[in-house]
Amino acid sequence: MRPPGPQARVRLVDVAAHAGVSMKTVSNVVHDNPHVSPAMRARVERSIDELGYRPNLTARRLATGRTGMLALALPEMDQPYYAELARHVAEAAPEFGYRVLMEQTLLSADDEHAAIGSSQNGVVDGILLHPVRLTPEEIGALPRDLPLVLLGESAPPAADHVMIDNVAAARAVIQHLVDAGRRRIAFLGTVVDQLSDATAPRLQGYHEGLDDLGTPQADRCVLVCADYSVEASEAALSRALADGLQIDAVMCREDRFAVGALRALLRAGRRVPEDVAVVGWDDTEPARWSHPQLSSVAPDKRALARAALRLLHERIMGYQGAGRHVLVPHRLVVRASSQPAGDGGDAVDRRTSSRG
Amino acid sequence: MRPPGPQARVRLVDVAAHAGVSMKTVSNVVHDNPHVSPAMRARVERSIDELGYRPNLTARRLATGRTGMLALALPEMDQPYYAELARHVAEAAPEFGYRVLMEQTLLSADDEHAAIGSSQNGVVDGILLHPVRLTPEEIGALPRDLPLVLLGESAPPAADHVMIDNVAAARAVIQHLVDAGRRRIAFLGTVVDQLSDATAPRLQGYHEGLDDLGTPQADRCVLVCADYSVEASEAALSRALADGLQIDAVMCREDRFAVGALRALLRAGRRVPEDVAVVGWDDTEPARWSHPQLSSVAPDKRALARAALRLLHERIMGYQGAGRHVLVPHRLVVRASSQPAGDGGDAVDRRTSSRG
DNA sequence: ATGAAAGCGCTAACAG
DNA sequence: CTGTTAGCGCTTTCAT
Repeated sequence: MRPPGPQARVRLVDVAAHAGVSMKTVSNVVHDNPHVSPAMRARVERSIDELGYRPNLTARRLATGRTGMLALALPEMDQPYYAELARHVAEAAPEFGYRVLMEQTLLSADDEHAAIGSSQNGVVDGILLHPVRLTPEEIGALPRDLPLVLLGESAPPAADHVMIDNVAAARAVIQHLVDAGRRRIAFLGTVVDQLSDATAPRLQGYHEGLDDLGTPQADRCVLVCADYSVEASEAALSRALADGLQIDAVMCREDRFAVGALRALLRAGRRVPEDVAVVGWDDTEPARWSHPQLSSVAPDKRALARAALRLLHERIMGYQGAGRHVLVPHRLVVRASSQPAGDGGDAVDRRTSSRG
Repeated sequence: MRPPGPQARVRLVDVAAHAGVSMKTVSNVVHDNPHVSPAMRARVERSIDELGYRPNLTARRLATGRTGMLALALPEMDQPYYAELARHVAEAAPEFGYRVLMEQTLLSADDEHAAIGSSQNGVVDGILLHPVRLTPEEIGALPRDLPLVLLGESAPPAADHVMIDNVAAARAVIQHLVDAGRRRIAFLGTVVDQLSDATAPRLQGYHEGLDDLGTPQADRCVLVCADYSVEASEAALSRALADGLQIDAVMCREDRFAVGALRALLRAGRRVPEDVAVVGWDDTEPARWSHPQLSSVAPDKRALARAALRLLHERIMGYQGAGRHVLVPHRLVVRASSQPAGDGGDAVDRRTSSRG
């Protein structure tokens, strides 16, 4: 079995011959260029229809040097946060005139490099990358004319970059919990084999928020997870509770960890939110599948996708200026898991805003 | 701002000049062809490195007629089932020599047509499509030389197609529930604005399973949801319970509906699994975030992805035979939500198998 | 307003 | 084993 020979596809020149005009005229019609008489246009369009002509995009690309595609390089497509981000990018990309090539990097430095490579051999016009292995130094060493926009927290100053204000969001979580009467708030969690990720600023916001309130170090607790799974999170909190940890709230690095926290608390016989409040991060849809439903920090993923696309489009169009760092809005969505005890009300949005 | 002029990129011919050899030799080196002396190879590779040459894939495509890409057209990237499928396809595609272009069709017939179109203008070599709006008739009317493989239930005999045996899986669910002592099992649910989807065979399996057991129609119940959301599912079951529906098990069309069922049962004061068992479908990861954790029909998504890629690759390589319909394995993963009352054991896999 | 022809960068058939 | 050359299908000056 071998690839079939080139299909006898209808080409531009065939349409031209059929319509009795030049290639240029057909091209003009295809591109809706002006300077084509209505009669001519009608004639050419009839030929196009009769012959079933479809322009060959590869040839067009070779001629124009643009592919109309961009790569979206994400660590794991099936993680709800990335899946939701992918949806928004896929939804908005056509508005900027692009198709989206998915590159899954699977937490591998090689795959992240490969994704960048595909942007360098003309497969795509630019790349949206959420790095977890590449360091800011490695990224900074990339050729500066490579159209690249970074998502996530790990970015050198020279590169374009979109994120939410993690520190502010973390502080808002603390404020919310304290307003709800919580006093001993744990952070769940940092991870042993730390990737370059968003934990640091969130933890920083946790401490800053507690600093403002004069909470002593003794009333703080940072729990470490073995990896980024629900199970690791559950294990970390379960162990701490078994060791006698006294808390009335858990602020989590991401929704998955919050789900683990719910499980650990359930097993330990603590009620949520009566005994312990839980807040997640990312506001992924499945986090609302839990019981009680999770409060969570909600990045405006739609805004994130559009901001990233805008920056990338500008780079592709030739913008060569300094790295731009855009903050998109976020909110804290309060649901049952962090209601004040006795308050069974519906979800309330606490806007904590910020725009960069 | 306008697109930058063509970058002064290093071309094959530049490498040839630099190395003092012909283009053909450079090409041979790039493609690891034999018939190149080691000395020659070394010299050319040095030039490639020094000049930083990267082959222009667009040009290669125009010359070879192959793009090395295929489209994965899925309704909604952020639905866990599709996100997980996308991950497996993205993971396996490189083994077949392809990159994956994501096409999100958003439950729109136009977008499904557009995805097929991109396969016809040379953007990709073939397409993996999960249709929900296109009818088997429309798909059957497509040119037969279009490399296309369908996912999901909606497929004309002429097209290649991969799925699990939904009827058998549904029967296995019934068998499991009956084995666990359940007698009044509801099906949740069909949907008002039915897409061409997998509900029909699952419902068929539900009835066949109950037929085998001699369960009278009076002890069956098919609940209708307003749409494919958790909320609609919860509403449908809540309403039925309020109307006095007596059941001890719910078999759900998909995990989302099962999550809605858990909520409805909780609100109605029924315990899961003690009073009512719940089984979902698709075994998506977030379904395990619920409490109790969901039992679910688990299609072998990895096998699904690979089978689909294999069929598509064969089509791209020129296979022109009749439509092939491949069944991939599935299992029923039993977790807490459908344990016999009093049995708190861990998850158990019931293999129900089948391979096509 | 329309036509002719020169590329875009690579591949592959054919010579040598 | 290596070099030459004619395309792949479209875009795009530059004449007309």
